[in-house]
Amino acid sequence: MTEIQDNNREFEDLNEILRVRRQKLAELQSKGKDPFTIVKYDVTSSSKEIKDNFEQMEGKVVSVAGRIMSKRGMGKASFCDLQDREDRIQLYVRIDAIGQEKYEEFKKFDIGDIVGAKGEVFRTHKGEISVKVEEITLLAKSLQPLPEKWHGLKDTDLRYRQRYVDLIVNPEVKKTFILRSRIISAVRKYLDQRGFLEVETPILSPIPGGANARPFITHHNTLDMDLYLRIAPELYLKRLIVGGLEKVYELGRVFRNEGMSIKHNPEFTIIEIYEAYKDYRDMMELTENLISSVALEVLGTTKIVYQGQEIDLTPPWNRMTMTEAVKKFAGVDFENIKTVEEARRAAQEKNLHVEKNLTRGEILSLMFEEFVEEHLVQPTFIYDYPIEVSPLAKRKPTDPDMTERFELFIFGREMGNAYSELNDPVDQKERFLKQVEKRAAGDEEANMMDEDFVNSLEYGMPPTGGLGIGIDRLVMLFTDNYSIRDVLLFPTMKPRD
RNA sequence: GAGCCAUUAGCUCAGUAGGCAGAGCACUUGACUUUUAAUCAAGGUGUCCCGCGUUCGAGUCGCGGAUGGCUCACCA
Repeated sequence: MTEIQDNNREFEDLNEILRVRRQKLAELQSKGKDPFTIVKYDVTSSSKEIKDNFEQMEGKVVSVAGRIMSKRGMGKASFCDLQDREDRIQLYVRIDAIGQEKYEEFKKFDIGDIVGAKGEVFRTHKGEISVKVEEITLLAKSLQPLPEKWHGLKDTDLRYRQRYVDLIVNPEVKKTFILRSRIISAVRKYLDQRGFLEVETPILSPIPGGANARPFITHHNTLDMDLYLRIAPELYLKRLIVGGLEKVYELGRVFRNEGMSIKHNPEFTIIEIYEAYKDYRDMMELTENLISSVALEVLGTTKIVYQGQEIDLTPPWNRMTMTEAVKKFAGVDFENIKTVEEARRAAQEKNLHVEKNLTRGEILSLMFEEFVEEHLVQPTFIYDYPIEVSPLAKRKPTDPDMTERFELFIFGREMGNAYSELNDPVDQKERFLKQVEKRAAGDEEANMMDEDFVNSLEYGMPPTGGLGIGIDRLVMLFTDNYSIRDVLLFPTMKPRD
């Protein structure tokens, strides 16, 4: 029995497409031409370089490599489209240029195969910049057929689970992730150029802090102890400010064990930035300068279009206190509301359900979320937050019930959060104790006491401005993607059976 | 966590009233030395998401489940 027949038996329960490709591979292997034994290929040019510099490249011999995306055979000559990192280029393969034996081999190449090709750059009669192939080498056999060339891969389930296929066939997806990488790189560059130090703090931590969220719990075997995946790097970064690093940032993953939605993934990327001797107003300037500079660098403009709506990121951005915003959009003036009872009555008049134990500040915050957020389409800083919802922010010197905190809203979404950091260890300890009470009362998202963090503040932390920005949401904005899953290479998915 | 919708060939999708499972792309064979959604001729695609039920008969109707999408809740 020949090897081919043997393989026929081995592959007989596969469908035709899979069977044929495996047979082609087996045939190559039996002839000592196994593509998978090739370890490298010398690439001299990318398709984009060739197209961008055609005037200089015309007539030159280049080597390109990539994936065959389509084939148009015409007997003794063929065209195929080769896709590499950023673009595609057409290959023109003629029997008289590569020889009959090689041409027979080439005819068996499939869409999806990885090949290397060498030849002269030229333009066809129809004007297509192409490579006139002198040598073509199969570098990897594709055993799976690619999705259809015209419609691509649309099934969101498959796109997220098999992102590699999505990236191959949907150019706009590839573009999004290239842009994501450039955005992150531009953010780093902006901060590095201004003397910030990028640091890394623990993801595995005994006490999750710096945000209100339910954490993931994991277990360390040797220490025989449960650890939490961080929900924010904040408390570690402020310890570094105490330690004298003065200007630090961390760009990394945080984990929150909460619901998933079009805007929420259990793990997401955040940047937190801390600068000693600055306050929240300085952080507003840093925020608008950082985001507009990154936009200018990666998109070439500060006027972007998101979901059909123009958004102008040119600084300075709108600034409004929370009280002003609630007055403007809800028509409720908290300047004249001094007690919880008044606040509750105002909420009732707006048909807003308020739970019994809420304070005046929490009702203000609730009204803001309910009636204001959605209106903040253009970049807007909302500042001066009630102390009850800001356990890590410094009180306003003029109003001890309010804190020097702001959040940034764009397209009705919270994009960033910042404050003049609370550096009074006694106040901080009291606020932790309040959070601990809330926790004891069943609020799983309330902070835990972090004694060591309080201890660090007791050594003295300079007045400090701190800022956090959701990187995924920024990428969504810049790439005009509506779902967070479209800016995450591998969004969290339930496994299939 | 709740509601609504979707799941049919490798991919994108049709499938009428419950009566033999369809198209395009891809694939196979043949023709074709500047095509480009190449063209022309011929050919085969299958766990109709899974299970149970109703029925002479289920892709289609009912119940349960899986996965995904959207909306709401929680949050960034």
